[in-house]
Amino acid sequence: MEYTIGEVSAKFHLPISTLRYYDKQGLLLTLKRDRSGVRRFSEETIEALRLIECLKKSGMQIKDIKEFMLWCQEGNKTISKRKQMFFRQRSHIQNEILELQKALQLIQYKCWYYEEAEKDGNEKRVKNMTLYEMPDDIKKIYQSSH
Amino acid sequence: MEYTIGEVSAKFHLPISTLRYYDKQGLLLTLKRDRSGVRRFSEETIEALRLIECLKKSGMQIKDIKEFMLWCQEGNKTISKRKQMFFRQRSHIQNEILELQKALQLIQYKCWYYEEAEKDGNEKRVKNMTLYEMPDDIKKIYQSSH
DNA sequence: TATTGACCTAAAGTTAGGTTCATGCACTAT
DNA sequence: ATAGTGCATGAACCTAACTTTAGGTCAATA
Repeated sequence: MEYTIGEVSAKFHLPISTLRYYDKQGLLLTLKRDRSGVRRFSEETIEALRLIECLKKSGMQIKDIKEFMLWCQEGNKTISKRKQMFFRQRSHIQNEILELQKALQLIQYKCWYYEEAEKDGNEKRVKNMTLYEMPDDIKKIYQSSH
Repeated sequence: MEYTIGEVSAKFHLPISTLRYYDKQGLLLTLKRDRSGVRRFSEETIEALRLIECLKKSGMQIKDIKEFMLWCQEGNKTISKRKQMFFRQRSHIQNEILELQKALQLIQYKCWYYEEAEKDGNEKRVKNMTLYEMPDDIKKIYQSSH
């Protein structure tokens, strides 16, 4: 099964311009063209695209994804590099999730806080509380100092 | 307790230039200066900064954080807006976490895959598997089509 | 045959979120 | 007094990741 750029754009909810941009940046090394230069996306290229989406989500930059795609072409001698890359990326994403969960706690507190405030029609702020008030246990979790 | 910009920079691991940038963008509405124009960060402003960090992490843009900071100044009449904002941001961050967990599954599979490949010294790719091979159950989880 | 729609390109433009630069002021230590 | 340190400013610069623009090809349809 092969797809045109328009079909892939619809399938992945990615603008056509983005797909062309990825191609130009060297992310789609397996992408073929027909005799008149029109891009034909194979299963393999679709698969690559899925992986690209995942790596982007995990915070990887285009230039590093490109490097990985080159390694894939180079065969067995780059296996260890590729492994290391995925291990790094795993740590990275796991840490991201933890950070988001910390942020979520503060946001959840604020959701509760404003729900109360809305019920009461005002923020009855406790003495010594600041305008951007948050309780100490949340402050502790969400520390930017060290 | 009050802090200079340098102290806050150290405390939050943020460059001084970034703090000045936030101030310029109108994120630090409670920030005061001394007679010679030097910024003095109060507890309240530090608190604001913690909240800013959290909102940034949750994917909010500077201009929207600015809007929120203005609402905080405006008092009770903006409570409902602020509540809605945090509810939106909560959904957003919860969804982000889910997406990251999906990406993590693929990355974890790849970690396993390359660990095997490294042991064997090569990728013994299954028939009909592509260069960017991933098993169907992972593909299913990590769908970009709908 | 003419038009339409989907594709192509290179190059310029855009946006967010900073960072760097050149210059100057105020305080402290030598 | 002078040198150093930390602060201030506006303006220019930077980077990543796209997006837009202007112009062109090509195959199928009215």
